[in-house]
Amino acid sequence: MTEGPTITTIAQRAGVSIASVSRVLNGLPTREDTVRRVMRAADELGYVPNSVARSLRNRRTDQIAFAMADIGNPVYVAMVREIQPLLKEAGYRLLIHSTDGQAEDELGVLRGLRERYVDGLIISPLRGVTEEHVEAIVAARAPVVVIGSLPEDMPEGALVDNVRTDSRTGVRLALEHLHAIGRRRIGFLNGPLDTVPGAARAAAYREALEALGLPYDEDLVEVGDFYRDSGARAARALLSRVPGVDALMCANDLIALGALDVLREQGRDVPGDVAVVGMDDTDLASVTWPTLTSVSLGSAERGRAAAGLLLDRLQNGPREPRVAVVRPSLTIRGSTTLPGTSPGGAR
Amino acid sequence: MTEGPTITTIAQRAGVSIASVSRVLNGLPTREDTVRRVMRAADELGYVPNSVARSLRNRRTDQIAFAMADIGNPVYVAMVREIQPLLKEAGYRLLIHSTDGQAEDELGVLRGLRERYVDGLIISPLRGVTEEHVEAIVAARAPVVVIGSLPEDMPEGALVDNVRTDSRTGVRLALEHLHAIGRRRIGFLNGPLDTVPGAARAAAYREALEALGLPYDEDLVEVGDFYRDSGARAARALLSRVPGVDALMCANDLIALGALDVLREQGRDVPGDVAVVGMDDTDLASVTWPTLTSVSLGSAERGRAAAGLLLDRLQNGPREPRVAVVRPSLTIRGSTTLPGTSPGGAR
DNA sequence: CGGCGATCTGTAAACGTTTACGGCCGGATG
DNA sequence: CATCCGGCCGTAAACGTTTACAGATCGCCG
Repeated sequence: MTEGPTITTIAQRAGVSIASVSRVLNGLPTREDTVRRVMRAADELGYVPNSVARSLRNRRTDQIAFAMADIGNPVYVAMVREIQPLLKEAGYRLLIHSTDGQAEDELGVLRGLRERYVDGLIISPLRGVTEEHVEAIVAARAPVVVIGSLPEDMPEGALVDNVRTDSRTGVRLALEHLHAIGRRRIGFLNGPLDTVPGAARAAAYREALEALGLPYDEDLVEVGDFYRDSGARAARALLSRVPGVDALMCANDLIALGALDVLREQGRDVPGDVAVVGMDDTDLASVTWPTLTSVSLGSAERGRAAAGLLLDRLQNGPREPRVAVVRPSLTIRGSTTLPGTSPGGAR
Repeated sequence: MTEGPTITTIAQRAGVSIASVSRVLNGLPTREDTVRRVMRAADELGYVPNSVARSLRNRRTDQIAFAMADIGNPVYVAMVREIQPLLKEAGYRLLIHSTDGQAEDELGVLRGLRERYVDGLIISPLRGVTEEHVEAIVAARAPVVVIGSLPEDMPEGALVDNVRTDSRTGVRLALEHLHAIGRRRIGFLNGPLDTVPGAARAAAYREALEALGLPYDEDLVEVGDFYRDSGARAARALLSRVPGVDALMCANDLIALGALDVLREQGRDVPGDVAVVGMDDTDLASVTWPTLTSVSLGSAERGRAAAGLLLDRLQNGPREPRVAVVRPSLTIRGSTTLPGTSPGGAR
């Protein structure tokens, strides 16, 4: 394999030193004549700088990593979709780490920061930020943005920013809406309680009920996984235990899909008999029938905010940690509104 | 910012040379005693090797890039989802390039290979492989896998493999199915003709009709974009021009979504009045109502095959180009089968 | 006890850049 | 004409590894 040209090759051909070549290529002030000779040689040789050598010298790789649980999850896809163009615009490449939600993998990525193969990291730890995460972040000495919640007491020097959403408010919005359309027996299909979203949504459900003056009833709560089939199982269990349920609050859109499957299978009308609300407001929500009312936790906004914070730190140097909070909102669709309203909604 | 420890730091602390440190860390035969001293020092200092320096010396980055039109497209998500774990397993990191389908961006990525920031590339060019693509691939001198079609006459030394699917057969399967359930006026909602899939599917539609003994009728064809709203527009146009259409073949699932929107809006029963078939068999297909019969072009398989070919080349050195062909199949769901059949389908 | 071979270790070069520093040359100034 | 200053340029070091090569050390044998 013929090795490509280097600045040394160019220097020889142009009859100058490698320093001059480098200066010309980097646009530093140089005599007109030298510039021409170097440019000519570089063109003829089809020179392309070696990014690895440059990185070694410059101590920066122009690469940023994004680590999340599962690239198949529409929430993360939405984030990547926002992050990628922002990074590209700023001259960074994007690396993807799908951690399967394994804490071990997350820690691996964080520790890997010390290998210096990226200049920064955006990470969304599924089960929250443990002490080990914190240690790794501090040791990394490379900026990190955590999407999700972060302990109050981060050590001083940690180069970390935080983007979070307020799923409590999100759940509250949904329950208020259900209450407003007359629902009183509102079931809750949640994900695992040892995940951050799961725990937060469980608490939020309870609080929101209370605020509405509705009783909390354990029988109305079912815990499963954040997947469609798990959602179906949970819905089936809940419906057979409490047939009179008139609404289902689902901790994520996939769970809601499973619930819709079961309701259809059992011939219950949505939203006539049972109203359904999902969470995350993914692309899927506008595709189901009926279309799915869903709490938007602003995935796109969170992605943008994370990229923004990271780039700011990389470009403007150290500053104290910041927190960006994205406000949830409720997108009302067919699964909670009686026919007559247009289902619509473009992609 | 305190600089991290390097092998020099370790060498000093352990009282040996950097060569010994490197040998120990790479597991080369070394005296027991030296090994212990080095390991100890490395542990105490929390040493982590600098991957950039290593890459410069080794001439490999352990990184692989995947370039596709849009990370928001479920087809590519499915591919990434398969590619990522295979690469990780083999010790490679994954970089993502979303090119927006701009040929300029695709070429940028290909040319970027010469910067040597990745060891190989998987690319899925939306508008086909032009002469410029070929040039860049040859110049790259790094292995490339093209997902999609590749010219017959690639130059000798090109380090390129190819993964393709057979959308002709895919379209044929769909039309045969529609014919079998008695449909005779089968409309076709296509994407842009200057994209590879668009052109191939247009030809395939024509051929398949012929094979079935059905006439080709221009009025039954509508060309738009590969998006939902564009699909809706196209469906609306087609339905008003030819009200008697009894089936719609859609060049992609998103287009099919748009068609379903319009059919519902016009009160036409699916599949009673109009049967609908999508293409790509994305996650969306099992979510719609009715669920969507769709031609699976094996996105997951294509992703796996591409990763496999690339890794093989990286691990086993040069060999002649290979082509992997993934066979399409038809997933029959509610949009072409009369009620009674279970819609079902887990995620 | 000298010499030989086998092991292990250290020196130094290399990967391809960027950049501090000092040298050289030209012109302007006293 | 000597001096100084400024603009360009080349030499060399640095980034942190890996590895070829040669030197050192040791045991063993003759």
